[in-house]
Amino acid sequence: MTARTSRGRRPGAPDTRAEVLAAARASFAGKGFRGTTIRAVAASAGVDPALVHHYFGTKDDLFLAALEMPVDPRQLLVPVIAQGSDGAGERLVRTLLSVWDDPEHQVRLLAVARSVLSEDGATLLKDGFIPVVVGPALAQLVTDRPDVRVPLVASQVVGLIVTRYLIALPPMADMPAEDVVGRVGPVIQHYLTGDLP
Amino acid sequence: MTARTSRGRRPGAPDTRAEVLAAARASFAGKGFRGTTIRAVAASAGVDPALVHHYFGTKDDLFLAALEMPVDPRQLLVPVIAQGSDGAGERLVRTLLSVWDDPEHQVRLLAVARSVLSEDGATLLKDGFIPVVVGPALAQLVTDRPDVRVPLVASQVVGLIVTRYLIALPPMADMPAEDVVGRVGPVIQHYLTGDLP
DNA sequence: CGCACAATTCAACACATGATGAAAAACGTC
DNA sequence: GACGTTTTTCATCATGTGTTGAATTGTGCG
Repeated sequence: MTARTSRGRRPGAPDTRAEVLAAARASFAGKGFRGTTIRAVAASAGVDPALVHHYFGTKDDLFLAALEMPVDPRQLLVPVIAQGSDGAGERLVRTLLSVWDDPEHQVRLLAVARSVLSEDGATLLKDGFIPVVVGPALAQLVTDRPDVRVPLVASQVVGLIVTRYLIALPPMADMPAEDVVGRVGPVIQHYLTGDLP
Repeated sequence: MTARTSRGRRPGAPDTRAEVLAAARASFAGKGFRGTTIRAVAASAGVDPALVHHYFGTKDDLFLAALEMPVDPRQLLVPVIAQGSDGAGERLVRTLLSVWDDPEHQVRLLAVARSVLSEDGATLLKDGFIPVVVGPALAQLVTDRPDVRVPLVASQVVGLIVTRYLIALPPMADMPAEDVVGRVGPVIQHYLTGDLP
């Protein structure tokens, strides 16, 4: 939309760097890492591709820069765990939604989610995030058999994220957060503390 | 692995076409559509890239060919529905697993799943598959508010597929099918017929 | 055998992509 | 106002991709 021709520095003090970063976030969130091209990001920011490289070196660097200010999931889980097992399912879903529904976080989380799901970055989730970061925390909420319960929780959480945010399945995507909490929370609670065969 | 040099037709009667197709299936299943290159498929089949095009025209055609012999989900759901709402959750999970655990089906289903999740093919799931194909069928099992219950079922099913097959999360991936049925089935049943706020 | 046909590879094109280095234009400072 | 610095574009390269057409070798049929 921006017709830019002349070479050299632009007049005024436009924060082009921030625009590039925003464009990159949007593209990574929508199309994942492979689906994002430096040229498309540049075009969407109304800028020459070389400028993208000038500000953020390589494409990997740009990806990392787009993910800055991440959420520390362990930090978030602290209050969920502190109140014990009772109602932990609902608290967990509420906490999850509070960060995923925040647009600022959402673009970053979508970017990493897309890339984790599509490419071989699945290892990151499988060998890193779930067992190392989130597993031990959840294990504190669980009565027994954490090795079975934690992945069951993961399956419902992943399904929620995929349907509500990644593919934005209509009734799932625009359901008020508290409705989701009331409907999915009990299932999580069941996986955490209910009877399992 | 196969050192092939000489030009022209190979001696014997090797079914090269089938090998190419198998390589394509594996690659589409593992890396999705974008992540799959004709050259890689050809190399994996020990064959020149041009041969891939010779047998299956364009890359899109190859993708379609790799997906041949699909499962008709409506067909599969018939017996699940016929027996009524009681125990439908477990039957649904069992049916789902029976097709996804079959290696023959799995490569094809993984290919389409990967591509649906990564690229903008999400529309296919969102506007086509879930509301048109699977939604009306499930609606027959549901006591009330199908517009809420069907997507909830979808969220748990998607989560199951992603964790068990796409990222192969260890305890989820190698859990015996009947264990999954016993653990996830009741949750599906709850989404179908249980109390919802 | 001779000959049509199928199977297979080679060489190459056109294009998109990530990346680089040099040049031009505005800014800030003395 | 001169000058170094920052911001921006241009031109270009190397590489990987999908795709095509010609060339080569084996098979099967008369």
